[in-house]
Amino acid sequence: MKQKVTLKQIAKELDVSISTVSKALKDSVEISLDTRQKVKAFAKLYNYKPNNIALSLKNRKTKTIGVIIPEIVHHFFTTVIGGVEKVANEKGYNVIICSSNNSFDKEVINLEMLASGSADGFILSVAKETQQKKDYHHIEETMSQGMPVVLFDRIIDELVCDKVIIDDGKGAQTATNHLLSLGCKKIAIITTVDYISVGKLRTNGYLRALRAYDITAREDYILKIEDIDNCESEISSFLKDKEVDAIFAVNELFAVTAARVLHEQGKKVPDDVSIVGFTDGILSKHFIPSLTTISQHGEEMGIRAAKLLIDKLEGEEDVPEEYKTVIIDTSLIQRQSTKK
Amino acid sequence: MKQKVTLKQIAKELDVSISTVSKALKDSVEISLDTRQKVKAFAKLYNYKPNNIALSLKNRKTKTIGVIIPEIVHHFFTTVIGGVEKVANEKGYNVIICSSNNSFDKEVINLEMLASGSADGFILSVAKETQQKKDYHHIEETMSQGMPVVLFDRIIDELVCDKVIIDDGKGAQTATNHLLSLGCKKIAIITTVDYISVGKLRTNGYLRALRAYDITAREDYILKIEDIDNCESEISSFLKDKEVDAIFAVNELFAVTAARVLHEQGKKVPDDVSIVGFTDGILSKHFIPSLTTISQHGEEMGIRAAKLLIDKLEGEEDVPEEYKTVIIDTSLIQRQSTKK
DNA sequence: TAACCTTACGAAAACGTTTGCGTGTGGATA
DNA sequence: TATCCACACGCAAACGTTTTCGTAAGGTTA
Repeated sequence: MKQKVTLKQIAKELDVSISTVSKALKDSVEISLDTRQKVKAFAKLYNYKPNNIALSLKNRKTKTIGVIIPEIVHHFFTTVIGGVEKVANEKGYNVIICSSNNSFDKEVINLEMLASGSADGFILSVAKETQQKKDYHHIEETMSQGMPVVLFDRIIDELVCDKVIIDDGKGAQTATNHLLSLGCKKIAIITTVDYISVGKLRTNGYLRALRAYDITAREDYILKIEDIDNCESEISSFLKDKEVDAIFAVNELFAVTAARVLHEQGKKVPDDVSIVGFTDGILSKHFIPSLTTISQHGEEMGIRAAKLLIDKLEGEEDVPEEYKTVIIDTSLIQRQSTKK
Repeated sequence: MKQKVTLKQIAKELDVSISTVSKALKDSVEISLDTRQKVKAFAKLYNYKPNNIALSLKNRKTKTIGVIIPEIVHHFFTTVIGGVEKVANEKGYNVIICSSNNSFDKEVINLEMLASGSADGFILSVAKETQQKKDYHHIEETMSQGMPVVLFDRIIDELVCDKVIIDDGKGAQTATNHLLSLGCKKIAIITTVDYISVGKLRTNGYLRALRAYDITAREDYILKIEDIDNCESEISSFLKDKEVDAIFAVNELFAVTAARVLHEQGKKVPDDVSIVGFTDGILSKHFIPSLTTISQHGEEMGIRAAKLLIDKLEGEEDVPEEYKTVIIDTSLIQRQSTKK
């Protein structure tokens, strides 16, 4: 178990100074060709790799991007990460990922840990708990220390920074309009409680779409779910004996659960009830019937977020701060869960 | 945009030495109570946080675990990460995740990057390409530099290190046995090409189970898929006009795709054909009918892997090396895709 | 031969910590 | 008054780099 070899060791072995070794490896003209070759051969033999930690300390930058997401077991977020990695790798950045598990405390810990030396900037989607508590001091602090932050998807309006979002309201409107255009009249929505920003926005989009069609929204057609993991029973009793002809679900899980409940209640999708979901994940694609849904283009979000961040990281220091909010277009993916 | 505050700055402001500040913050008795309080108050005010990079350099350990997985958009792997994070957090370690995207080159790059300063040890499941190329020099090198590696799921037999696996063969046998015990006689298998270690092992388990039942395996009941992303057409023509009464699929995607194909071919699951999958992911749970499957207990794998790694990291230096292979039990989760 | 220029290398500082040890100050003791 | 001991603090090294600057040796020029 030989330890990693350092410049110092090479220098000692070759009986030259550390600086000579460093320069030789960088092909500096200061060093004679002879010495250069000798050093390089030796370094190769012993498989010398510069120590990143030392470099980071010296350069005061790490060339890595920290990504913090609410849950790692979530298809949408992983596609975003895919996008981030794509551009990060192109630009020579590494990506490290941490999950907050939707816990405020873990979000704070992870951010502080990464902020204290491991990453130059952050791409983050805040935890559910953080949105609920409305406590953003950790993010503000990170920014005030000069580390750029790009928020995506679950963003925070009050925070002044770059953001990448979709137009949740518009997406929801598109979804609802699609149902309306199919002739559906009794359209229910299964959504989250209001403190989840994207849930609320999508609910509003649904309401707007109905209004534009001169349909009065009905309270009993709106289900707001708090405990996502146990949504089945709630959805089941919500749908029980309800004469709806369409459902708009603000996420994939609600959509498939609704489909399953309907199936159990003996109703057919899309013949009796049409369903439109949100987020184009594996479930929507593989379900039978496959689900019509609103795609958020997660990868594109990741790409844009990474670009914004790297621009900030590599931008001039003294340029007046300017923050952008990029809005990614959603699109309706028509599949089998809505009738033609 | 005030910069991060360092010991040096605090020292300067308070007109004491750096060491005094450092000691004061650690409540050293060497420092007078008065000074300690003053320093701490100041540090708090300016929100001092020790620089991890500097600490890592000094201590020559980072207290972080590197996890490298083939794909991040994969439910099984994310559950493993969940397990790793659980024990890592308990023990004061951080977890950073990189994905190799099933690319050998990216695996090498990520490993080298993390190995050169960012992590103390690794938990890794190798890329498809790596299994194909049989080139493990990067992993061997990492280990020879004194950094422990724990392999999981897609492991490499030739490598001498800790491993956490399931008994893929046994799991497959259990799956097949279950079908046999239901009275199925014509059991097809949809599996991967042989160079994917787990695919091969599962195929072998299937064959063993048949043999134990004195059923001769039929070549035309075995489908080996190379291009996972386009499996639908292959599965479709494989199943076309085939009189099977059961299918064992070595992963979730194959299982649902088979179900979808059968559905299109007018066959009912489980009435006409029973299906057993492998990996208990979202798809299996939410599909209609929900899928009987072999659970790999990803979280448990992560937990065990993290424990093995941390044991090595915190163990005595001069203890003779000893490597364990932990085999996690799989279990059959009975759902609706196999008839009673 | 004195002055100068190249060439080839080394010393040292810096990044931010921690920590063993040295030391000045003041009070208590003999 | 000389000695000793706590006490409270500072110095400096170390971790592994990079890079600026200084400098010795040798050769060239006048």
